[in-house]
Parts: sequence; structure tokens; C-alpha cells
Amino acid sequence: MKLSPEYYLNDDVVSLAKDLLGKVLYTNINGQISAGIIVETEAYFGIKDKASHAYGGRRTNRTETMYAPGGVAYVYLCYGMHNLFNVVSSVIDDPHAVLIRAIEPLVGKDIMEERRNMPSTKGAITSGPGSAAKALGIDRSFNSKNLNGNEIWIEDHQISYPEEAIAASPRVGIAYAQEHALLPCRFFVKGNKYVSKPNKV
DNA sequence: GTGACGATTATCT
DNA sequence: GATAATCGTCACC
Repeated sequence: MKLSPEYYLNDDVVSLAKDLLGKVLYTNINGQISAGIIVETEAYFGIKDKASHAYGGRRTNRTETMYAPGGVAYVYLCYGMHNLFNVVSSVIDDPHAVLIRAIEPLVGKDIMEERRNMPSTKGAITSGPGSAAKALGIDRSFNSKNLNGNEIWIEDHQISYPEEAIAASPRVGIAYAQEHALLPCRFFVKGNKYVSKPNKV
């Protein structure tokens, strides 16, 4: 079953990032359905987050999507070649988002293999935000799409990981964010081979 | 109008 | 481990 629209209105984006682990992200592109279990996320907490595009309340054409009410996709092109997919959360004008960093292939593995040109048994097929998005066929045309539509959505398959199977760690590469750099805003499933970085805490 | 750069990844040594 | 690939955004001329 799909997550309800209210699910995304939670303004505790860190808890939301953790809760999204085990949820299943679907895409339907021209009838080609693929899906993966979310196994790694990262929280970006709005205007107070120095690592966020919306830090300090910055508002541009690109970041406008994050100011929308929760429940839409924020997709943006990084390094000119990678589409990064985020789940926008909280209410309107509160630009929280959760970056989906890795998924575990579940449905349409053959489709993902074709998109990524590698076997789904290889962990790298969906490890890392750029790879996961590409495997699901997500590109910038998905930006600001509603997550309750028929092209992209998230389902709850009642998958839950025990507390000890979930690791929280500081996000990668944001040492400049000072006090925020130490906050455990990155969550992943320990030992899952599709997680992008080494399974260390 | 123009230039510098990024929430990264594949590939090469 | 190092580095190239590659383009939309944003800040400033």
C-alpha cells in the first residue's frame, strides 16, 4: 500500500529519514515498473542546514521544489551527469528533504540491469544516490512530481529492521557545516551490500 | 552574457 | 588512490 500524503508532512526530517528505511520506492516509466527497498538515506533539515541547497532560506528556481508541501520529488542534476532523488517533507515553506542514497532491487531487476548495464547481483547497481536514481530511471523530469501519482510512489511493505540493524552516522563530505557535521543525519542498513559506503558506524 | 563549481561515479594505474 | 567526465545553476559582470 502507498504511504499516505500525511506521512510526508512530518517536520522531524531526521526521524523520517530513518523511517524510510525498508520502504519501497516504485517508478513506472512507459509501463516499465521497477522498485527497490530503500536501504540508505540522508536527512537535509531545511534552512538551518549548511549542507542544504536551501540553507539560510535561499530560494531559487531550483530550490523552489523543496519549499513545496511534503510528498513531492526533488530531483536535481549533480556534476552534470547524476540525477539525485530526494523526498520533500514537512509543510509548505519548510524546505526539508531526504536524499535516497541507496536501494535494494526488488521489482523489475531486468529493467534496472538494462539501465545500468550490469547484473543486479552486483551491489554497485544501486549503491549511491546517482546509481539508485539511474537504476529506477529517475531523471530531472521527475522533479516536483507528486509521490502519490502513477509514475513514482513509495509503498509500505511492512519491512522493519531491528534497531541494531540500523546505523546512524554523520553525513559524508560536509565537515564545513561545523556543528551540523556531527549530527547523525545519515541512516543505512548494516551489512546490506547495496549501501554505498562501507558499513562502518 | 559568462564563468566557476557541485548532496558523484566509473575507470585507470 | 587519483582523476576525468559533463552541464544546469547561480552569482556577478
